[in-house]
This record gives sequence, C-alpha cells and structure tokens, in this order.
Amino acid sequence: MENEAVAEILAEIGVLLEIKGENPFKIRAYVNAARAIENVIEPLEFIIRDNRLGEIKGLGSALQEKVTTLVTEGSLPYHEELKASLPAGLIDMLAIPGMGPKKVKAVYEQLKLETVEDLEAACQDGSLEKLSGFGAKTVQRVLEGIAFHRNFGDRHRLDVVYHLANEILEGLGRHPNVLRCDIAGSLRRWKETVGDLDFVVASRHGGPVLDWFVAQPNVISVLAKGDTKASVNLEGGIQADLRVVSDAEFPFALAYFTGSKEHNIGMRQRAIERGLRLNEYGLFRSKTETRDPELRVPCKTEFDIFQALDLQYIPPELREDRGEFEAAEKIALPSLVEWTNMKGSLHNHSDWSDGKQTLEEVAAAACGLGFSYWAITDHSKSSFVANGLDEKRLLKQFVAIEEVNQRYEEAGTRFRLLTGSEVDILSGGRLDFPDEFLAQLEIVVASIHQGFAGSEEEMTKRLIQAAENKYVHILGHITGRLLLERDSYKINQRAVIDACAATGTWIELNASPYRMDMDWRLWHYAKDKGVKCVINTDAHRFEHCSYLRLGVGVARKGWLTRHDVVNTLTLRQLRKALDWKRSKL
DNA sequence: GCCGTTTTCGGCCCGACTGTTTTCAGTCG
Repeated sequence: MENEAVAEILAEIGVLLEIKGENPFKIRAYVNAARAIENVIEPLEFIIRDNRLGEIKGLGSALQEKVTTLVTEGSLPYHEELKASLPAGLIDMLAIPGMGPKKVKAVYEQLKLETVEDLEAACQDGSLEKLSGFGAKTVQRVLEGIAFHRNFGDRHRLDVVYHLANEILEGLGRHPNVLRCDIAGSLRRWKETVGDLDFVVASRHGGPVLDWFVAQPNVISVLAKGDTKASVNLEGGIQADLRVVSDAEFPFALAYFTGSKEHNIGMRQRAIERGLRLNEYGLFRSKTETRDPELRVPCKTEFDIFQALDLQYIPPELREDRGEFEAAEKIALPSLVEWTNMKGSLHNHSDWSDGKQTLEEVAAAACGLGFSYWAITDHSKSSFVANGLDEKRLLKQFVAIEEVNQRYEEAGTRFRLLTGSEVDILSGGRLDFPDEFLAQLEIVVASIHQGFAGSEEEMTKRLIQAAENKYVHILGHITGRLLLERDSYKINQRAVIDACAATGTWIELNASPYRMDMDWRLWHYAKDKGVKCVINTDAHRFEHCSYLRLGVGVARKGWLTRHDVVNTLTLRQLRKALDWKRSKL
C-alpha cells in the first residue's frame, strides 16, 4: 500500500474516533501520524524493510505496528472494526457546518440518526430541536448547511476563486478604514483546491470594514458577524471570512490565518521553546500573556516573526509542516520558481484538434503575454472525440506552423511556435505514432486518455513504457485526475517517477486548474531523484494561458526552483535540452 | 497514542463566535 493511502486510513481512524468521543489527544496522535506519513518522501515499504519506521516523528510503538500491518497486509483489522461499528453516513454528517463530533454523536446515540437524510428529516419533524444542546437556530443552520452542501461541494478550483478573491482584496484595499490587507488561508498557500477565502485587514475602525464586507453584492448569506470577524457565503457556494486586527497585530494575524494548522502548531511550539507565546495578535515575551502590546516582540512583517523564531522566511506555499522548519533552520529553503521565470508552455492545443483558436491566434496570444515559445501539441489520431491528428494532418500542421514562425521572424520577433503532439499512450502501452514519426516532432508529450480501468500494475507499466521511449520528452498529466470530479486511475506514481529519472524523461505539472497533475506532494520525491518538471497550460483556448500562473503557484508548493522547471529555459537552451534524451538513449 | 535539557507521568496550540446556557460547551479555523 502506498504512503498516501496509509495516511488516508490513519486520518479516517481519527475521524471515527472523534465521533466515538475518544480522548482528543489520541485522536490527534492519529491525525499527526497521518500527516507525518504524508510527508515521508520515501516509500514506506522500504522504510519498514530497513526497520526505520521509528525514525518518523509521531509514530510510537502502537502506530508503527498498525502502519506495518497496513503496508504489508493492505488493510488493518482495527480500522475495519471501527468502520463496522459506526454507520458510514456519520462521516458525511460531520461535513455539515455546525455539526461537530459531539453533535453527531448526540444525534446518533439519542435519535438513532445514521445519515444526512435522517438528520434532515429530524430537523423537519421537530425531533432535533427537542434534543438537549440543540435549538431552533441550530436546526435552521443545519438545514441550510445540508442544502448548501447538496448544491455546492465544499472545495473549489483555483480558477474559480483566484479572481473572486483578488476582486474582494482590491475592494478592501480601497476602503478608507483599511491600512493593510491580504489574502490568507489555503489560497495564499496555493493549495490545488480551496475550501474558503480568508482575508485579513489592519484597521483602527473595523466596524465599517466588516459592514462593507457583509454588504458585498455577491454575498448570499451572513454566517457570523462580530466586532472583529465576519463570515459570509458568496454566490457559487464559496465561504469567505474576514478578520480585522490592529496594524501592529497584522503580520501575526496574517501568518496565523495563512496556516496551515500544522505549520502554526510548529510555530507556536518554537515560540514556547524560546519562552515566548505566539497567537494571532503577536509574539509575546511571556508564557501567559495573550494580548498586552507592551510585551509584544515588535514585528512589522512576517519576515520579522520568522527571524524572531530563528528561522529563514518561509514562503506561504511551503507552510505545510512538510520539512520547512528543518530547512529554514539551516537557511536551506529553496529559492522558489517565479511566475516571471516562465518562457512558454510545452503542451497546448489549437483548433486543429479540440482547441478553440487558430495557430495564428494562439501565437498572437502567447507572444502578446511575453512568452518566447509555445508548443502546439494537438491530440493524436486515437483521440477521435478530440479530433486527433493522424500523420498526414500533422505533417500539414508543420507547414502551417512554419508559416506562422516565418511571419514572426520577418517581423524581427523572437517568438516561435514549436511542433509537437500530445500522443496517446494506448492500452497496451504502445504509442499512437511510430518512433520514426515521433522523431520528426520537436516536442512529444505522452498521455493516457483511454483505458482508465486497468490495474495499478498495467497503468504504471503503460506510463513507464512511454517514458522508456527515447522520443518522448514529457509524460502528461500522469494520474488523469480531474479535481473535485474524477479520481486518478490506479497508478504507482513513485515507480513512474523512478522510470523518468532513469530515462531522463520530464514530468508535466499540468496547470489546468481541473488537474494540477502531478500532485505537488510528489514533486519533492521527483526532485530528489533528479526528475525535471514542465509546467504546462494544456490550453484549449487563449484564456487558458493564464493557467501558467496558477501552475507556478502549485509548483512553488512542490518546493521547485527555476532550475527544476524546464520551461524557464530560453528557446536556445530548451532546444538543447530537448535533444539530450534522443542523443543519449 | 506520543513524547521527554521538567524523561516513564502528565502534559499535549489557542482564541472568536454562537447558541443555549444562567456560566459555558461546542464548533471552527
């Protein structure tokens, strides 16, 4: 069993224990263990083989035993028994705002409610309201929560929230009572999907700012509004929270609400070790004081907070408690890739297959955005639904691309379109074009678009076989996942990464907000193995050019630097890099 | 269930808001 699956099961045990009303610290031990395993770069299988499981912080003897069982047996009796002892619907109930573990436990034990549907019925027939600890308002809130959940998922793609959040931020910035403001939360950390939007504002008079916030035209309901914070639901089912603090408190509040929760715990612990106390209002020279400005260590920005805790500045993207503290102590954090480092995208479509724009339009858009090159990698012939190109049409496209490039050259512009294909990896692992033909393409991206139902072994083998082809430069969206819609097909990602390392094949970070594939959590492993990343838009229309910016955010989250990302190279350097694998294998 | 320069027990991050309370538990982030 792979690391991610083990982590998922431990986290689920934590949830189940929560509903059971177990000791909260025992629950945290499971959640912590899940986190710790998520952060382990090496496959657990090898760690167990070498008897090194005890080196993972957070795994004591009991959890080491359980993890070993999971990895070697593929399941854990303790987990199975726990699952069998509680209706599965209770976990769904926990997702409803206002329904925490205590309330879920209460409705299960006292009203025998087992599903969200049961809960809804109990709201309507009045039985929930009679339960001690519940009242009319709670019932109302639960009903709204159920409806909300039914209409919208609880997470949102980056393209949906990115502009919305920045519009609100601009509005806050213009408000006369706002001194400073910023986006916090998982959006600032560039998670691939975002649960809610968080804003932090510095102000001397927060009241009018909160009034402005809850009165925005796209606010559909106000969930809470006090003196310093407000929560609203926005159109589209997105929750947004605003927190108002003083200017002196601002950097602390920003750091606190940026999270992650696990990172914050690490920060607090560092403060405690130094005889200090850290919260959203400051870093205090006292073990008990929580708000006294006299005792606050003066910090104008987040930089100062990290410095006060003997750490290099940790960029928001890395604040996941995945090794950033150890690196920041040694001043060894990577200098993360910047959006402005990007020179182009190596996986894009045109109206020759299922894209919307002509070659000329694609070139104009990409060149207009300041890129140096843009590869046209339309689908290959087996993707008939996507109007894939056969050899004959692709040869025609070469000529058309050459014509466009001619015009740019005559105009004295350096911009170039590159020829290529997103060639299908067929069910047996064979590619959709023969090698002799692939050799004529400047860029070959190999991706799976069909036969998703294969076993993990088969799917992994298909990708490895593609990586072993000397003409394939890049493996495209290796898991095939569609965020919030479709899970990955079964695949051993580490084995694929190993094969790419052995063959000099690059792995795509598909920057479509529907994909963000390969996942940021695996880039550290890939980077350690020396595998390069290509951040590609997979653009099908010119608005998608902007995906590159979202992809860079996620790449930063994967600890990647400019040197880890191929398409930061100049066109000349890129051409050299493209020849490397073909000349070597 | 984990952990230890306060090490085998007794801690484990912390504050705002809400609702149902007559002083605080539960939830959330």
